[in-house]
Amino acid sequence: MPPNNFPDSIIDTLSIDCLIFGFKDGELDILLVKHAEGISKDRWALPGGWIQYNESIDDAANRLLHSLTGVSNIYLEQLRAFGHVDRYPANRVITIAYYALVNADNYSLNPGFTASDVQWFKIHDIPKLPYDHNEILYFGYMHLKQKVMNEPIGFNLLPKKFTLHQLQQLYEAILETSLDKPNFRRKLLNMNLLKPCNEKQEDVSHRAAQLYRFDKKMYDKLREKGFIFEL
Amino acid sequence: MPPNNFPDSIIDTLSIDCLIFGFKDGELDILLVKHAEGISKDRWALPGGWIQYNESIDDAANRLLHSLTGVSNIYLEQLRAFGHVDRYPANRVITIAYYALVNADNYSLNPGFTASDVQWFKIHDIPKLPYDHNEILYFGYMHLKQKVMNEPIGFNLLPKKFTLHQLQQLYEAILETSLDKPNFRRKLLNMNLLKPCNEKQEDVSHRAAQLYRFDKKMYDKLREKGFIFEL
DNA sequence: CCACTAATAGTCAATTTGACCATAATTTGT
DNA sequence: ACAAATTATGGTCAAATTGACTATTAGTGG
Repeated sequence: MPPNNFPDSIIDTLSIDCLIFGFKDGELDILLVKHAEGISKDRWALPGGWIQYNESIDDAANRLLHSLTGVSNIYLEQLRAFGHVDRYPANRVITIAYYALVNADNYSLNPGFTASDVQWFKIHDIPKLPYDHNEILYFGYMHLKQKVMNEPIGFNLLPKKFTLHQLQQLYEAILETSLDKPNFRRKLLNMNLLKPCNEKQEDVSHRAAQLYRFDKKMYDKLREKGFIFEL
Repeated sequence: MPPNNFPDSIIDTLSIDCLIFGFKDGELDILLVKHAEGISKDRWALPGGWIQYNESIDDAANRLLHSLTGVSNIYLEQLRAFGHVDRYPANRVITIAYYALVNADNYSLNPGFTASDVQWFKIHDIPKLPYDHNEILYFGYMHLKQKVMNEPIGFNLLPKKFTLHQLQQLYEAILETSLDKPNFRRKLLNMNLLKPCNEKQEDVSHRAAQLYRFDKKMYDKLREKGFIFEL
């Protein structure tokens, strides 16, 4: 497929790195893989790979994410490209970073071909990563903080059905603040983006909370009328 | 400098495209160049170029912008990478798009080596551009709309000293709405981000308005205390 | 049935917003 | 010199939103 003067993949020039966010036990997590080979063997790093000649960069990111988690249809967006000259030691590699929001309950992890291990790390307990991966992580986290304030994407980190308290804990974890419970409830419910399920929480040793789901159709409708999600 | 198995530049694989926003006569503008050679000869397109092997992608964007406008220290940020397989007809090219905000009064334009002409186009009067440049433009414009609501970057499109009315017109042009004048004044002034100059507007056939400048130091100080710019 | 925990409901003052109206300062035409 | 036009700037006021709380309710576990 590629013309004669091109390699089979755009290998060694352009890579993809994924920032995969999860949420568990009230804390924000990042998925890291332990490299089984190459320059950074035995070190934890962001999962990534090479872009093939005949796939778009979005496809490449989805392929990598799928091979790692076994799940498709995950919330995935490009963060941006990172291209310092010396970010990769062996040769010049520019990487395009993506970030994904997943509900960690939904699947089992799979180290894939080039990794020997996969593991969730708490966002505040990340080891020193190779290359500029810590910088990418920091940038992505700041981006998420910003984004979560202005778009209803946090739901992707929760199960389909969730309680208001879970949602609040999620925002508290991401934004690193504490929020007033009654005020948080009031604000979210007044947006009309949460549709109550006919179900309640189970197996809790106190009054069971109402379960809600994010009403995407309603969100689309409201947005057409000029509604802007906020906080 | 590059190892033997690499071309002098990452030419033909990775390009940079710049979305340069300007503001004039109450309208938002985009700078386009007319290609003097290559596949899209004689067509208007986003200014761009190739990334050299020994410069970072940010450096490459700055270099291109400088060669086009003759000015440095322009507000310039990466938008994102665009990488559909068939976005470029001859071969596989991934482009990293940047957007810049400039005060169009400050400099003269220079078509550079590969362009035969440079010109400002009103944002609502953009011709059909080659490749995916219209898509990049649309994405960048949406990004600017979003960004301008949450960060005080609009000032980069105005002269150092400006009136509140100019600022309002700028926001109206970007956001495509009309704003209430007294309310806009009240909101902006209450933020304490505008430092009044000891000067007034000149050569206008009505009461001259106070000139203000954006107080970046104050903004940094307020942001440390948790202030978030909005609208 | 009592203690505990968290859900849910409600209060209230302070602040911010949206929709206005009023006045002040200039310039231009007569 | 004065009126008309034009834009800047300064207010008002009710409605909506926010922040900081208090109160009540439902369910669990001893």
